[in-house]
Amino acid sequence: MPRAARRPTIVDVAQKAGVSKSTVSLVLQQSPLVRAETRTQVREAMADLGYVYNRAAANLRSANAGLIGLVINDLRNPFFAQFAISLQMALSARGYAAVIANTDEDPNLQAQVVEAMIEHGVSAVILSSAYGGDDGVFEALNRAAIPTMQVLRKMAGQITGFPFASPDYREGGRLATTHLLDQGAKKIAFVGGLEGRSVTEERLSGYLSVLDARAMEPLILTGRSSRGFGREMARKLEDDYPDVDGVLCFNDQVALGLLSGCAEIGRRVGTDFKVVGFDDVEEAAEAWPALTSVHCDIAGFGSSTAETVLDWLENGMVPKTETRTPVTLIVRDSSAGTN
Amino acid sequence: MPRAARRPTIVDVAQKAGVSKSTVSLVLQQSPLVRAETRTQVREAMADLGYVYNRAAANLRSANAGLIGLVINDLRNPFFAQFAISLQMALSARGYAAVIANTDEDPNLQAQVVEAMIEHGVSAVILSSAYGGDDGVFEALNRAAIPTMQVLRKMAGQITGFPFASPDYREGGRLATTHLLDQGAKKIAFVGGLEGRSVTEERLSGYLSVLDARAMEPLILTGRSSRGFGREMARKLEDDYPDVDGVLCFNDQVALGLLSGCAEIGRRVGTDFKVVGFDDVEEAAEAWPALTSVHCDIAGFGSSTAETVLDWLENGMVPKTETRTPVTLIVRDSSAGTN
DNA sequence: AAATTCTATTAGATCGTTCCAAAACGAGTC
DNA sequence: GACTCGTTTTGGAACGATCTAATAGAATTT
Repeated sequence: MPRAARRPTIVDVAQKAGVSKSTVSLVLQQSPLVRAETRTQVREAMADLGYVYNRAAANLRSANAGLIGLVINDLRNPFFAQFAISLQMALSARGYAAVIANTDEDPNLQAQVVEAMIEHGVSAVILSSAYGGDDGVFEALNRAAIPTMQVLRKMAGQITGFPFASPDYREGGRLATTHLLDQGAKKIAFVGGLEGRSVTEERLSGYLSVLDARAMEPLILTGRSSRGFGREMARKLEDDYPDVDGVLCFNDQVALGLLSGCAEIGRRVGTDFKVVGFDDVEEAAEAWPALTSVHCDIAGFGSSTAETVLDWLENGMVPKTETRTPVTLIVRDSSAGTN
Repeated sequence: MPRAARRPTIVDVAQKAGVSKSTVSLVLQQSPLVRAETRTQVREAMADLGYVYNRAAANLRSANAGLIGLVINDLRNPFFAQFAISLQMALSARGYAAVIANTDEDPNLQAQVVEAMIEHGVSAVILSSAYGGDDGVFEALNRAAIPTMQVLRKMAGQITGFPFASPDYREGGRLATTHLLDQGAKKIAFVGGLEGRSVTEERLSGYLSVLDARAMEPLILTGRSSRGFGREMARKLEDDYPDVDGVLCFNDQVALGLLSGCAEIGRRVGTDFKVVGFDDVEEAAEAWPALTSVHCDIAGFGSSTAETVLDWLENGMVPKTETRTPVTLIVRDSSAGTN
């Protein structure tokens, strides 16, 4: 009986093309050493046999597995999802595959998936870390000598000097607050976000710096960063803080929740009560009223992160310790409604 | 000078534990052949040396790489994203890692990423295919003898008999339409979705079967499946089809767009004009008014898909040719507003 | 005491690549 | 004809695990 057809190997290709396996290997690596004529012969043999490269074997001998690990604290959040997707696609375009894992903000799960990635021989890891937990993950990555890039969130205990990159949240907070003032807001609140986390603190610090400069009193209503929280705050603001006429939300989830909360209680947004979000998720433009938001170009950030990491791997270009990418404010009806 | 510390291998572990490398290998594979005492010795040696398993090496010899490929046509869509995430986490829980790729509905990109996954030696592929393109992807997977599961979307030209699974869209269409009738709707429209695609056709067919049974005239307004399309349709329905008092939307994106469109033109939703969505994305519950939607339990579907595939791999349990998982209707204010 | 069974361990081949050092080749130079 | 030289090509040793068949030792049966 016919045994299952074995996958062809470079030896089979070599035989068919009438060269040695070493030559085939050189062709695979696009080495300039091979004569053009030989190269095409080998390529034809590959096509004829339906040869597929076996990366596991290659990886055993050489370092580069062509696999990049991507660890994200909350992939359900469209902001992170968008980042992950554009990063993955950029990697793909340069011939790398991405192992992606969601940690759901759980440091133990994070330790586990990073361990798995190291086992799989990823060439680099891009990490938007869960808060909490020890530095075990960083130590493991360090021990395995795996280039690691921290993104979006800066960890407090970060002992190892892994490079970090994120959009310039602080500047975003400044832009948004300044805009609200320019639109005539007299009392501006900051709503949402979990206290003590780098992202919240940075956005908040931009907000505070602007108010400080004008000697205005801040109003900080941190808590969660969900749509539901935003919705709750709509009522709370109307009831407890009627003088607030401008709101900078921690992110678009909160802002969108706030918008629907306002719709619910019949409060008009855009003129007497202005709302600005953060992240500019796709939905912001389509909300009603359309949401003004700090655009972080997270898709661009994702692909540039991919480039940075691959340049590190392939060309030894070590990234800067800290990179902040520029943000812009997209003004829409929620803060500049037609009067 | 001290050369970079080489990663310890099973040989190092064996030496330290005073056994042969074969024994260490058996321990790694949790073989019951090893004496308990020996096992703990080996485990200790591993811990001492900081040994990490090298899957590339293992994969070279044995088949199972512990890697599963996940190919999704549109990861930006929260429905698919949710699916991918829960699938990945279920895989993770069973010790597998996921290589995830977004194809952006591009058949060529899809062919490319599947090729890359085969190179990486994935043990199985889960595919929500892009429409269009030839069957090359299926042929490649077939040739490489990689167990492949099609999900969520059924391809027309599917030559190879790969198993398929999705929520029971047709039943969902029936449930939603019946509910609208029960709520007193007299004229029900189906809005959104791209014609000719399996998902649209199935949802539509559930809708049509219910109307047919009562000899009612359908009104089908297919087009796109975006929020923007839903918003456009709010105006169109009011202007051109004023008698329509119930709408079944292709998905929640369309429904949510329709809701904001209605908010914009000041049309009340929930009593005289009832709207039902499809997919029950997280946001549906938090929209205003809260959106009635067909709940597909996509998270549950993701993890059960993971289980199915791993049972196939590990225990040889070949999945059924076609599986449809049950759906339920979640009734909220958009179709049952308090009068 | 020899033969049999069972348990626990092991040596050595093997997987499909890459890498190194060496070799083959042709062309030009002495 | 022997030599250097640059360009191509090649054999064979890695890489780090798994797998098969063999083996040593203890327990049981004959």
